[in-house]
Amino acid sequence: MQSPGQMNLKELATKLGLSPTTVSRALNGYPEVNEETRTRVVAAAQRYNYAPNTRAIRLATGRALAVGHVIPIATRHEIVNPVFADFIAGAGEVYSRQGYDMLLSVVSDDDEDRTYRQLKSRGSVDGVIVHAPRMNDPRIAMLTEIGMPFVVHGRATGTTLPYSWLDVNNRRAFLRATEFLLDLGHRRIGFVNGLEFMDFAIRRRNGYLEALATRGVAPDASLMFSDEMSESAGYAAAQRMLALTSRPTAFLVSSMISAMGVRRAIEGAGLVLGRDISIIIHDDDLGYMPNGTDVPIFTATRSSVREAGRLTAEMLIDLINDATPTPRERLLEADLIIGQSTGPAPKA
Amino acid sequence: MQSPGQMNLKELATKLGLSPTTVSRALNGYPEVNEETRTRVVAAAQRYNYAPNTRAIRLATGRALAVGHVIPIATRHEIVNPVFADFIAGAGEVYSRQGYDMLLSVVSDDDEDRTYRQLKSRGSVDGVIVHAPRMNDPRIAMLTEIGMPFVVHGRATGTTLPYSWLDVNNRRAFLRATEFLLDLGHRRIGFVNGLEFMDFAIRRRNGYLEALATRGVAPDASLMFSDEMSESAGYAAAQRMLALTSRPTAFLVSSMISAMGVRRAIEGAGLVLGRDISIIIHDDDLGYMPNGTDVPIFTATRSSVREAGRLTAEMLIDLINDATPTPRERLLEADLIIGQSTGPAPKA
DNA sequence: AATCACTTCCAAACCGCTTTGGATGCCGGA
DNA sequence: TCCGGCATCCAAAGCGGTTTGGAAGTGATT
Repeated sequence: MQSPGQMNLKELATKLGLSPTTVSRALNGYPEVNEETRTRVVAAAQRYNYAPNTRAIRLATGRALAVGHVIPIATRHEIVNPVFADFIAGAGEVYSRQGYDMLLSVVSDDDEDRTYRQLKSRGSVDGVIVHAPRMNDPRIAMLTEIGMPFVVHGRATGTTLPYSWLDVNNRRAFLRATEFLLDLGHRRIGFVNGLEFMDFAIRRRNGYLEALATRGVAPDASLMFSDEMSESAGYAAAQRMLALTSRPTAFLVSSMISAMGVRRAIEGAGLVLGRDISIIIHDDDLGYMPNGTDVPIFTATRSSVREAGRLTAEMLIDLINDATPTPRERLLEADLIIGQSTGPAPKA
Repeated sequence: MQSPGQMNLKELATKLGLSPTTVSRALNGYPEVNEETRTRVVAAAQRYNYAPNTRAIRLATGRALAVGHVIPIATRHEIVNPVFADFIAGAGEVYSRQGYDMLLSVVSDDDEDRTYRQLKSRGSVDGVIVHAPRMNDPRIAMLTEIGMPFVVHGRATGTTLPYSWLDVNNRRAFLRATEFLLDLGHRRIGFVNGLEFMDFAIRRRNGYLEALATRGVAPDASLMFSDEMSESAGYAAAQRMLALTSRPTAFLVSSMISAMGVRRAIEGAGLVLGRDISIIIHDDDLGYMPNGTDVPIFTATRSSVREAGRLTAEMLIDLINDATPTPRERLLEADLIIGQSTGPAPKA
């Protein structure tokens, strides 16, 4: 079964002339064992390279010592959310530090429900992190019902049930970003948003609209785009807006990746970034797409998704180890950093 | 322990008036059970919503029913390989189809060795996929020694031991790409490579050098850069080469992401892509960075890393289920697709 | 009628750990 | 001297499945 020669508890116990009970207790730090024998046991465990079989521990304790991440793949788009890797990296740090395993399920989104239920009924995990919440996300009610501990990365507008979440203040970030552009004199601000059934995208739009409203600038539907956060979608959106008779003087862009496409469109139109056209982006601080190394390239609202991964994971583990879990909530504020992509609106 | 009310084998057996043995066999398709009782059992399992506890299965069978992916995070750079998300997505499809769990360990690279050993001694996984192999990668010897089944995504030049791997023919891809540029009349071809302790980067350089050699073009060290595959690194490399008195007329770029930075440098220098300067890239076909939607933007050597994930995962599961595993090898060829980023070398 | 080969089911051991409920020995106090 | 309390340790019963080694029943063969 197990690799031959793998030392197990029983064998170690006989070698020591002790019972498995005592050895187990010695290694797990229980008080009812003599300090002297404990050191003897620990030394032997080291010497014989003993590692407890997790499969047995899990069965005996009834804990999975694992948390699940269910990554939905939109069946239509087949696209993996690019921020996901960094989030996972952050969360993973916490798990390995705390002795938890991370279980990843990549499923097409119509299999999501079944996946969560299986995770529960088969007892594979102690809790899950819910990614990419949408408006009125049904997963929250479902997970509460089946009694699976969970933390949402983001929030789900429209949900009345209490639940744990960690989110960036997207509304406020985009409110500030829009105000920043308005202060520079921009009035026609193109908005390249993510898919607007995603909760974060809704909040961002609200922030954008709120800023326009308080300054008395009428929103213009032809300046608002919503699509996948990919380079090509960013390009397409920007190109269409730049072709308008009264084109925008600034862009508000949902992500670094979309911004790559927006920049391509701008430069393709022979315009100069930061002079003819301003851009302000939301920067998830992805490792492979730093917003400049010394000085930031783009003016941006910034919030590290990797740090969010760390914090969310910690929250979940807290929740799992809490006997009477009360929902936890945490709202992070994004930094506003000034780069070279914004300047005063050119005179018409 | 388990969620109360969770139906288990024993309970289901009593409800059916059968022994656990028979119920287990009925559900697992063993022959020594009457077809009639089998349908009865299956129906009851369905009805009572029975799902076998994986923890128990794992302990009883001695199989983990899980495979591990150890993602090394370079302690210096703290960067997550951006292609990783797509690879995982591909592999994940296979795992869920085959009933395997995917265990992800994100570890700083000096903890990697310990992580693999623990995975083995604790029996958490049945096999692992080795990411980002380097030249003379020590993991291969180590994993063979501890008897952990594994498949490498990529290869490790310098390794003499036989081992299973799946790789893209990087040398050939970059050989062809370089020849393509040479055929267009380019002689000064800037090479923006990944980190050259990575195996794939070495092979790519070999392909590049080989093409130059066969055409009698002397390599120029000032045209060869090697760094992280990030937007900013691509920018930095291209900018330095463009500042040379005799600047390159074409770039060979390791990834889509680096190419974003290269393009920024080119456009920042007021040059026009495809006319003043050609680019040919390697395209991993990442979901969020399609190389154009209709027509390709960049001329590229293309190989889907997601598909590689699928194939590698299948290979590993084969290996795990094989009683007498012989190393499997598979070399994928990249497609050469022609986009708008390449043109004849401008007359000097 | 006895034997044999199937078919169909079950009891019990086992996987490797945790944990409950003592057992044992020793000491101090009444 | 006897007893209660404490410090140490152990036997055995789980956890929830799988799997081995029969046992009982059935029908066909001799």
